[in-house]
Amino acid sequence: MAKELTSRSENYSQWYQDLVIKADLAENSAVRGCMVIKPYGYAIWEKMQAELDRMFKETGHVNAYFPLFIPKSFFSKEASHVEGFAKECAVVTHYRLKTDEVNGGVIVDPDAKLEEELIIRPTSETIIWNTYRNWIHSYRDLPILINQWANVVRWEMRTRLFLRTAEFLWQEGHTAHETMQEAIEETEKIINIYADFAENFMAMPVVKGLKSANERFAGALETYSIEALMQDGKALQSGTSHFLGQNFAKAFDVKFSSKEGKEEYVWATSWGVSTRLMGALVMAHSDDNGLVLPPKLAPFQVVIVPIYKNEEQLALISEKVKEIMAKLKTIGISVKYDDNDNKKPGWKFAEYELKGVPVRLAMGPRDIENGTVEIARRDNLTKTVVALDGVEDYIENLLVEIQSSIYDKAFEFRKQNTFKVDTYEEFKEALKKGGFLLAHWDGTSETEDKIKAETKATIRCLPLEYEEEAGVCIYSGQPSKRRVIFALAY
RNA sequence: CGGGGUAUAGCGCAGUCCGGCUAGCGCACCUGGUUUGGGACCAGGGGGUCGCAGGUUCGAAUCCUGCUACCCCGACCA
Repeated sequence: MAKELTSRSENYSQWYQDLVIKADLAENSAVRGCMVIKPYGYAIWEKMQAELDRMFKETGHVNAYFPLFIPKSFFSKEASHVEGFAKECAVVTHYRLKTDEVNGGVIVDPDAKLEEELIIRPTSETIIWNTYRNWIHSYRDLPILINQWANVVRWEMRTRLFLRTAEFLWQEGHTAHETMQEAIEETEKIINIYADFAENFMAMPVVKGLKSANERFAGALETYSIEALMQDGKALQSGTSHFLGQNFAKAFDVKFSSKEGKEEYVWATSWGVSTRLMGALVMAHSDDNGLVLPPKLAPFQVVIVPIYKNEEQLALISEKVKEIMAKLKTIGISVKYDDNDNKKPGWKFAEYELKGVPVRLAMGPRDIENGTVEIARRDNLTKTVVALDGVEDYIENLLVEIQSSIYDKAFEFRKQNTFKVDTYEEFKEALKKGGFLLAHWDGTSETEDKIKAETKATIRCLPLEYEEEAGVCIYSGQPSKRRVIFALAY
């Protein structure tokens, strides 16, 4: 980690990127704006994937895979969708290279120009709805509840590891329904799954809400999102679920015969979370010693470091360690034994703190003599010496305790950084400190645009849970029935 | 695309203003030894077209011209 940068410092973004690189999660690739996810980082992503995949399947979804390339013409079919994505598409124009006889090297073969350019998917609505047209004819074909795990490309101007990369990994769900009601229920079901995952696995409190018209997904009638607060006071949109109405069905002519024998357009939803969640996880919990991973997502939950002066001591320790490891494994706790002789214990302690391993055991000659082991927890950096007897139960409880304690800390942070503001002056003042600002808004895009232009703050969402409260818009003074969340956002 | 900055060993940097022996430091790496309860120490060693191209000069990392790449701050976005 950079020496002078801390988790709350001015240049938080620099600190964050340093941390991601030093903790061995990812690095910038040779391709502008893309990243290499390293094995340790990928292991966290795999954990996230596994849990989300399970949650989707438990709610009746199935996985499938659609093409990476989308014919350009597909994009022009849904007007607002094109507008939303046109500015950031990578386009394939040729299919062949040839050697450059003049200057050496290779050049694009001008004779290999494609008839129709292919867009590298920035999202898959278009190609999927083009496919659904052939799959759906009757109400008996519905619903279709499909998810795909894939990579997408959005040519962003400015990138940040995990938070905004030109290529990223995600899952995107695309469902088709008979009725509007059913589609809306699906949209809400998914946002609840996302919130559940964020809070119970990532230990990151989120606010579920509706996006304002300005912030809505290109082509959606309604966008639900989960919003989390990062340690520098900025908001991070961490997952979205869209009610698409009949927009894509109409654009791609997807109709079905209803029970009544009438021809009707299909109702749609789409939803996704991405490797951005990795960024959220890092930013939500890390401290100046490095990552703090919630036990449920840590690639390994426990690391054991032996401390020894000679081979005999190491042999004694290793024997005890093997017993502990066996016990931990039978109760489903993942554990790594680091008996690498090339690094000293102090180095290992620092290294695993940087990597956010929730629990660290240290065992040395003293412990062998006393029948004990030293247990250090990553979240609050405390150390305790406990008896070997029953240590697996102790650790099992400790992991549960750490998981909830990390959540509580993040929740408390959000609570301390959520403010009600009633005037525009208060609003601007509060914005300097960051956090979620609860304010009245007149509901118009004009007001939202002006506030954004003047302060850079945007409406993060209209929380699903709120109290009715008469008030006046902080900007226009027009009446308002409820508060919405404003914040500076990533 | 605007504003600012950087480019010298795998990584982080000094040297550039004011040109001068064989381009230096820390970390990492290799060898040997001593170490091991919070990022060990000693000794020795390897590794460089100084971003690229051209120019000035007896002599260029250093001065001049052009180019390229990357980073930060904005605009845009999950």
